[in-house]
Amino acid sequence: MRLSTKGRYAVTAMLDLALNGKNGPVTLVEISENQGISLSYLEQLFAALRTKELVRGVRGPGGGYYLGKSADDISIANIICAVDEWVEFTRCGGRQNCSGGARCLTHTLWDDLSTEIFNFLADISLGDLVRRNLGKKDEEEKLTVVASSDSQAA
Amino acid sequence: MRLSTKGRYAVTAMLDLALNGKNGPVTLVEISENQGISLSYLEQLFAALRTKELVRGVRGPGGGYYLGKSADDISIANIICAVDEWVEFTRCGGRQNCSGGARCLTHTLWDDLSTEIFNFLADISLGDLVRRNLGKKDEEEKLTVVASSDSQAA
DNA sequence: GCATTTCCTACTAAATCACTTGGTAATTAG
DNA sequence: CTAATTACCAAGTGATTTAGTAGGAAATGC
Repeated sequence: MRLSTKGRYAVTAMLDLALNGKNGPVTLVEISENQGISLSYLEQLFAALRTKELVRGVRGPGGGYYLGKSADDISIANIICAVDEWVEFTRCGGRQNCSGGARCLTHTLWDDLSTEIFNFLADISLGDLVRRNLGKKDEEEKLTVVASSDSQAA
Repeated sequence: MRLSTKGRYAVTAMLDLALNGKNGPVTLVEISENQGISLSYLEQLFAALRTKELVRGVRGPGGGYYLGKSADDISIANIICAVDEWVEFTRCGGRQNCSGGARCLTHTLWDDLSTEIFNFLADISLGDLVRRNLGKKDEEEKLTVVASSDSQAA
């Protein structure tokens, strides 16, 4: 599992999309302004997200991006893997007994931990995150309302 | 939270240390050979681990590294943070209401998730990993025996 | 004294990050 | 039809990170 800033940008952008995409597509320009990420970098990220069918693009005026599937069917692991490209760490190629025994033992331990981290992130969906926030809607809600009217005005 | 290959090297090396350091210190040369990591890179990683007191070095012949504290008191998050240096993602500096409202809402969501990932890794200790493996000691155990006698010979 | 080992600094090729530039293709509004 | 808007695509770029080299100095055991 790899969790870099690139993955964070992707998760953040997808969260923005999930939050603001309820009525109509969201443009990358909006996400760019909302999240402070450069437009072209977003394009690169969304190119990767699109090939994994996590988002769906609509061209032309009034276009933008939709989520490719339900927010409940998109896990954090899905997003990170889409942009960050899973790298195999253990050089022995998984389960084979490589050079020394201790090496492979450590690798097995790491591999187990790595799987656990992945499963943890695979278990959290975009929908979970959004709902988790809606649960504690107090001062946060006001921000959302201000934000949507604000972004329309700008 | 940041989980790069650098952090993986560190965790792997610390695992090696926990596994092989039960009787006497382990040299970086041994870890280097076991895990296929360059000696100087290990030195850099262990310099960071040492300042966080996760390892303790002993110079001279017969020297090497001990764990800085009990394997149960060293979490995976400890190790990763030591070498990878926690980077704050949200530019708004945490909880302030930055430029737009939607931005900070997304940031809050990400921040919560990030904390959750951290807690997950903070909850797994080196000792846990080692014991977890000792539980299923079948063909793995044979490898350990071969390895320790092997590394002594080399 | 000598070999071993940690400890320390500086340097480097390669990769990655985040972004810029400069487009093309599809779609809508007028 | 034209112009504006938006996704889509490719090449390049400075800054940073990665993983490693090189060349030591300081401590310690034999």
